[in-house]
Amino acid sequence: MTNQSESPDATKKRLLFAAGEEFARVGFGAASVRTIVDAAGANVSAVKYHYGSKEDLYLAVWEFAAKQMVSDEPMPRVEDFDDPRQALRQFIAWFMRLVLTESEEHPWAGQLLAHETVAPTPGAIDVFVANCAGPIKDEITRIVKRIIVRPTRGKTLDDLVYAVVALCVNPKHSREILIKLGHPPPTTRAGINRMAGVMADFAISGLDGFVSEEDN
Amino acid sequence: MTNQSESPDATKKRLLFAAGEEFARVGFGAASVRTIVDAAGANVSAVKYHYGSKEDLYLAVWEFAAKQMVSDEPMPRVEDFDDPRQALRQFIAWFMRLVLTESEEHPWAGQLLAHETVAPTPGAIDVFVANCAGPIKDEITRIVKRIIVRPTRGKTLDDLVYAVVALCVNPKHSREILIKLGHPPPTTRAGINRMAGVMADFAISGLDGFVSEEDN
DNA sequence: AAGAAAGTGAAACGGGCGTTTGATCCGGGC
DNA sequence: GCCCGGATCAAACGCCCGTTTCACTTTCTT
Repeated sequence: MTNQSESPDATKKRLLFAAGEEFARVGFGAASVRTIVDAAGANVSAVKYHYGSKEDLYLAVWEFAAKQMVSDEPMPRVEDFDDPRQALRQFIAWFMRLVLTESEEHPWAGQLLAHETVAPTPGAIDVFVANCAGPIKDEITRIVKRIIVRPTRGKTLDDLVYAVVALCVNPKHSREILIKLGHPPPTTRAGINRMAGVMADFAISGLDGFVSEEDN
Repeated sequence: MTNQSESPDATKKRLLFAAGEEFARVGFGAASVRTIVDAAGANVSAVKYHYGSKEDLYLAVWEFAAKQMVSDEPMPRVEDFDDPRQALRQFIAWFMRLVLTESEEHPWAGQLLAHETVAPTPGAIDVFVANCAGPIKDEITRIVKRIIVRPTRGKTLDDLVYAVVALCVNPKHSREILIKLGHPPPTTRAGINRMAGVMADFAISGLDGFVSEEDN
């Protein structure tokens, strides 16, 4: 099963990581199987042998990235906080670290996400929504509900939830443009936490405007 | 100059519009010249003849879209309002209409923008930043400065500006995911204006939290 | 009427793509 | 010693890509 002094499935793992890097860099459609296998030091046929096809390899990368995203650092839960505003603060910091951090632990998750958001791949978007986007949206909804207390109409509530999401993910999605505008998004943990603090202040003040008024 | 009972440059225009549709749908890299010329009822060689290359055609589409974006409806200026909060409200509504509206007037500008944001094309991003992103950022900066009055440190000010931008553009960038989550972004003028109202309330309250405190 | 110019069209170019094939290498079980 | 099966490899397959060529038609000029 093993081969020439390497651990079992070594090629398979190298393929997965090289694929993650390339898919994150240019997206599924523009990524080339040959570029990936070259980076992995493998042969083109290794993709078929270990994963079946380019698309199956992409799904494997997504599965791996999604698993890392949730296991790396647990998602803050509103139940663990006395103050829902503090919960939101912690959640935003967690979310922005998740999206922006470019570490060895999850180097491509955020960028994969950005590509999939704008140009979804039929198979992968469902995996992503079920494992990442859905749970995150649900938790933010719970937090926002506790902050604004008064029940608002469904549309407005959803708008506010997605407003919070927008604050967290846009620095990643708009990365190249922010760089061109001279304001590159942070990538270090300290920088991300600083920006997350500003976003949390902004979001908390923003939601406070909805506390005791208009159910419209 | 004209050809077989058609107005001059008819093929050139049909090419431009078909290209705009296709580039907006799948992005520059994934778009196919043959798909475009088929939709335009033209020959592959027409791209070279009228525009030079696929990339030049893309730039022509961008130039056209950018021109439409600014000429279609003038950008609200903070100088035209007594209350900077009212200026922000109008600006957000204008910006979200610009990004989200799918009309005959500017059918692809928003989607082109989304693709270029996540996966920039070397030539086009500079055109876009100079003609669209830059002016919009500058105007929002002016408005935000008037609202928060007290001078904040540069980083925080930029963060707040981009927070406002995030609220406006994220519904477009995350469109497919929002649909999967059961909250498709609005496309009609009325729906956009409603959502823009919520975002404006959120942003104004959010910025008000920065009015009389922390220059940090 | 003749010719230049503008525009169109079919076909092919070279190249990269994802995928497939069939041969080869190698460790472990009989 | 032999062979089986996991793993790897070079080579080629058919396809689509953006681009190019060149013959052709149409229109305007003189």
